[in-house]
Amino acid sequence: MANNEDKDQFHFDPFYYNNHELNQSNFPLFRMITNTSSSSHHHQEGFIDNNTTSFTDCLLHGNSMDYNTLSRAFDLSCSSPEVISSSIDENKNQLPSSSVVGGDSTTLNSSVSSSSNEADASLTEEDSSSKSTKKHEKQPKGCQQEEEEDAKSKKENNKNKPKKKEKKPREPRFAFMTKSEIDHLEDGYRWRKYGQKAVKNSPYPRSYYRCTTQKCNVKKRVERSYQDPSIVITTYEGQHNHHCPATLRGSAATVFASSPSLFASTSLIRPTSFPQDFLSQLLPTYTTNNSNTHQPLINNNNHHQNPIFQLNLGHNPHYPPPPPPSQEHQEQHHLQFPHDYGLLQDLLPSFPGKQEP
DNA sequence: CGCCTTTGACCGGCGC
DNA sequence: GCGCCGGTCAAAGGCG
Repeated sequence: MANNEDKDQFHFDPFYYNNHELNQSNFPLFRMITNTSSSSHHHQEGFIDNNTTSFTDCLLHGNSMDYNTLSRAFDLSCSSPEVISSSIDENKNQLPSSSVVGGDSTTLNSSVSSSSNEADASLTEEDSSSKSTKKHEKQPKGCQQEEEEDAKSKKENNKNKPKKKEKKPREPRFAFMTKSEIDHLEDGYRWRKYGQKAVKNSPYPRSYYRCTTQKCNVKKRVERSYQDPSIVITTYEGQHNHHCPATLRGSAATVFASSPSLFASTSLIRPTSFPQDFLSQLLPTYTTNNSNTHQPLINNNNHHQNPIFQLNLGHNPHYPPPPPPSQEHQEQHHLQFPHDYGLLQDLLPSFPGKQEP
């Protein structure tokens, strides 16, 4: 599937990256940060290229680039959905220059994460409508009136639409990798598996999950890296329009619920705190608890108190990066925590460019 | 009984 | 136009 690979390179599919570039580091601006001392890891290379002048470097090394600069660099607007929408296509072209996560290149342990911006969340309705149309075509029986009417109008809409011109929009995607023995990491939300597919060039299947909450069309895909089966790649698509369900056991969200004080520092900025807020707080827990089996995912370093960086290129200023996998099995996980790049400064006081006083 | 997973079929996009 | 592939659907079955 060389063609798809080529295509994905430009679409910046994290899966592609994971599966094919893990050890190669030939993607100039998106590199895997690996743990050279990690016992079980074969990745011995992939540190940030010091010669690379990139967003990454700015993040990692705290170069003088402020948030606005970053925003401009990615042609982002944080206020206008229209701009967001339009910026997506533009950004698509820019994608290869736009994502990296990591910390200090000299001390960071295994961590990879990526984000993929493929569509505007505002187009979600259209997306789902086309799906429902398809659904109803397939299954004419048992449909409720509402839905039928819906389907009707949507069908007509589809008829009037030029099919080829308008590509099916996709939700912003957000991917990250974790080192875990379990595929489906508990993240506080309830998911229903709706499909599983074999992945080409990989012995491991890809699972498709959908948030079970009504009207929440967030999806996620979970697959293992075939290059390193211990790595689970989770890709979130869309944005939760609801709070984390309260039925959490031993999950990060539970920790959140039980220790709201953890949020005290960061939630000042974003009252609607998302898990990455407290993840940065929780990180030490994650990393120290599994010291027997794994190296810490991310080391603290001289530059950042908490060098968890995640770029979300979804271009949705309100797009909450997915909640992190919770740690029912935390001793087995190496976490890569997602962050909206636009939220980096908000979420992480230690984020370079927003120096904590 | 409700919720979930499994799994084969189907669909659309894309490259050739 | 054809075939490949990713993504989704939905029936069937399992489980608590």
